[in-house]
Amino acid sequence: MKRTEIRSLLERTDYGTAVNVKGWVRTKRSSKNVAFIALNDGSTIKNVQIVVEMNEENDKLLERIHTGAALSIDGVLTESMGSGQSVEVQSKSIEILGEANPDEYPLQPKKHSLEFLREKAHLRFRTNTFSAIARIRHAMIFAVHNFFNDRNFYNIHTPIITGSDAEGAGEMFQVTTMNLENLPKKEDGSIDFEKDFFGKAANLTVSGQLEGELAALAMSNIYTFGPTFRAENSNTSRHLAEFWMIEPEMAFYDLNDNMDLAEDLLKYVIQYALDHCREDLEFLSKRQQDEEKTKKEDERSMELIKKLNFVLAEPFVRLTYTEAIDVLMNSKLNKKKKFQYIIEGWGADLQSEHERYLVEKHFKRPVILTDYPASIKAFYMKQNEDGKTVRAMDILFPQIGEIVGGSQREESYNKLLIKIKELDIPMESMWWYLETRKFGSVPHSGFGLGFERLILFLTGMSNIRDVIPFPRTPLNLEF
RNA sequence: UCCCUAGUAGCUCAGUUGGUUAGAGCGGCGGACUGUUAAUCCGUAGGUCGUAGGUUCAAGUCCUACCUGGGGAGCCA
Repeated sequence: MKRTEIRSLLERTDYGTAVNVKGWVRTKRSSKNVAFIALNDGSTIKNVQIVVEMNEENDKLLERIHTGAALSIDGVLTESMGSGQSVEVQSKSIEILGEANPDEYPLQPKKHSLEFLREKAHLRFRTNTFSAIARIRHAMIFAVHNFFNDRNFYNIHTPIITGSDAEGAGEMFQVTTMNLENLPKKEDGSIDFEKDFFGKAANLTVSGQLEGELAALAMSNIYTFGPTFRAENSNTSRHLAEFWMIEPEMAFYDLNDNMDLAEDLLKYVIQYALDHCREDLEFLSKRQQDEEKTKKEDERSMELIKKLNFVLAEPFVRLTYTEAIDVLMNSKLNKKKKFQYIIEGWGADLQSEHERYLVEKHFKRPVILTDYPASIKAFYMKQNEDGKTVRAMDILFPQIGEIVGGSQREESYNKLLIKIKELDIPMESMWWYLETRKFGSVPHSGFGLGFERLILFLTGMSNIRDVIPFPRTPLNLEF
């Protein structure tokens, strides 16, 4: 008999039909006359209830069925007599596809801590929380591609291995085929990268932006959606060594166009989640509320779905760095020296506590900060006429902080060249980037959206290690 | 990398100012009972208290170092 996915099975009403379901046991409750098995196949957060009449044959089978076992069940679709579900399957025959020894299987039909499940990353897909996150993650990948495709953006695959070490976005992982036990050396004792696979030093990409710009300066609107690697020793709930980033790059866009696009994108994918991931979001919402029960009322998060709708309802607040400094300088927290880092004046780099104040306390909405001091931003950002700020924009979200970072790019060959020299960026790795400013240079803009940070926001999870199946962080490469 | 904090049964945790044989709930196992819903009830097994040193008559409890987790900070997405 052909297998029916639980997701579609639960929507059927053709009672009396013979069906086959396959999946993994979540719980088993047995008694003298009847046993109930909650079966899940990952197609939906809901389980299907299998009803097993007790007889000699089934008694023996049920002894071997525990949480985690894989079953194939032939049975009859039935209207449920119980109150927890409308449909169930009356079992006719059970095949045990794979047993799960209860002495060894670590997942129990109870709440496990996220920390514990992180150590069981190979099995955590089998929990409601992690399967819900995986389904939402999928939906968001799909939504991102949809959004750009609808707007005639072309998806570009930028390289994962790069010869450029000047992207400036962070420490890089080195890539080599050389024998690390016996590295080829030059006469002066330095490592001879000419003997390496590419004939030069290679790294994993920290951003596809520079290559994305090349494409945008021919194709107009492009985006990348790929893995990104940062070898920073970051130990926080918001950083990964390997993460996924969406980087659109648009010719003829100024900073305002850029902000409009970023805000549209975020609102589009949030709406998509509300439209397509309702059950998973409702589950995660309940999970979060249970988790925060012990917290004081004013420290609890806004209910998840309410929060998502709230972000959709209003335009993001847009203000310049200079205006933000004013707000912070005039804030009670700054005047009463309640910030750990007191804002002394213009030019200060904003700390997490300041960003959180702006987003969570002052404006109580997502905030887009623009026109930062040039000294605290990357070399490729367009310089303003004032000579001290650049056309940068950061989108700040509650709890998450910076979810998007972007800018209008410097299109002037001379200005860019001067900047590169100032910062001692090696010309031999930047010549191709500079040539785009030499030949048909135009105003253009782009940004990077951290995919996992987006998923954090959407799921209400608090640790980024729980929104990617196999997190890579310092000293963690088990799975 | 820095600051704070935690590590006790398979899981979640309690263990009082250092003082006899280290406890609970859940899970497992055995049984009872019931169209059950993380079922319920009764019984039962299970721990060299993260590791290594040290202080003390006596250490799960105090001290030091290390390992691992968590929270915060920096780097950023």
